[in-house]
Amino acid sequence: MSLKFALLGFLSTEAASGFDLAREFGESVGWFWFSSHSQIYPELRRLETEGLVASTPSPGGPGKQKRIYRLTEQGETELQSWLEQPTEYAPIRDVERVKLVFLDQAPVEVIRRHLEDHKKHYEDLLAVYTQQLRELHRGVFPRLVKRLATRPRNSHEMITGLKVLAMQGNIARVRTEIHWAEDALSWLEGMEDQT
Amino acid sequence: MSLKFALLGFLSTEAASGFDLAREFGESVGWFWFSSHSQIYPELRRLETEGLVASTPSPGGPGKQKRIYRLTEQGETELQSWLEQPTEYAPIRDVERVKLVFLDQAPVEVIRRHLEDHKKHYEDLLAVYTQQLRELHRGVFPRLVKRLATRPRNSHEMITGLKVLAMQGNIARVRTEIHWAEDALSWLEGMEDQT
DNA sequence: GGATCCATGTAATTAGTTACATGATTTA
DNA sequence: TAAATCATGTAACTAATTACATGGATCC
Repeated sequence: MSLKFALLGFLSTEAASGFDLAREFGESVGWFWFSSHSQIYPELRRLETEGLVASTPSPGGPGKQKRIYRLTEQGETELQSWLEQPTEYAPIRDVERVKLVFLDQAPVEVIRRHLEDHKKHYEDLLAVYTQQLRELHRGVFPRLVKRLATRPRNSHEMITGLKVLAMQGNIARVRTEIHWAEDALSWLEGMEDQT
Repeated sequence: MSLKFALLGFLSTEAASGFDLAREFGESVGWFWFSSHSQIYPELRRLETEGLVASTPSPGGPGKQKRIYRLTEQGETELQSWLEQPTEYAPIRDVERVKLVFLDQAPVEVIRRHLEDHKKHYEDLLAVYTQQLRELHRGVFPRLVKRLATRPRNSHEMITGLKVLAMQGNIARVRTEIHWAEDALSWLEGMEDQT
């Protein structure tokens, strides 16, 4: 259900092709919703039949069969009404935690490797998020720039502020994971010494 | 794929019925994997045909058609080999963040309500996790007690330690969310004053 | 005897993954 | 001209949700 609104949200900043969306929803680590092109293309067509988006063939001439999707007024309305509704929190499905609590019969090195992977994973994310926050503050973050360009000046501070908040939240999260993994690793060292 | 191993993991502590599992995977907030009974019952039968679990009708006599599933040796082996493999991190799908970054055209009260809901949500979780951590430390957490009872004494510290770690991690996470929401709310207050 | 909980199931649908497939355009 | 990138699609499958359905046991 949320892919729909993630797409509408993205298109509320600027029109884009399925390929653009698939790139942003797929490769880019700094984005908040992952999806693959095989899900995005059919969904866009579905949204078009619903009247929430409209598409035009790319102005690149023939040969290029690229389609550009833009939000319709109806899509804008539907997006706004979804945004206002309270969020339903996704049920917890945490593979790492499941592994951790049942790893108690495994060799200590295995546990350590898991914790080190955990730390590494979030350190990599931290680097990405930190870079993006820097770009937001400098006003060179591409999607921020585009959104500011299409919105009234008196909403610019809010637009920037919310994106900064979101990114700060991500940074706080990954820092928490890194610190936790470090604490866990030093606890584990103590466990080994006992053997 | 992970439901399979969440079930095997759970059954590695003690045999249980589909109903027990559905209760633990459904209602209980403190658990790491959510699933509904309509997914669990068929999955258990599938695992039985795979030979990873075995079931016996409950010893409650006839009338009660309750089936108790226990892990087989093959299931134990498969679980351990899964536990050792590096975790593949789930792709990010974060509805709250998607909402937040597109809420910039909505009234400030709407944004505030979202942030307050966020804070409330994680405060409720914090209460649950804190209580569970207390029970772990006191040695009265039911699933810890059961697991300790079936494992050699020299692994007791590891069993307890890992569960404590997992719970501390959850607590750290929710605290991060609460602090973030508080910071966001006070930033938002400043925004309102400007109007 | 009615409500609540225990206990297990199926059917229909939506969401998401993985793999296969095709062809145009750009770059080296 | 070969490789990489742009661009869009389908098919098969697995995972998860939602709703419907049934009946026994226990409690009041």
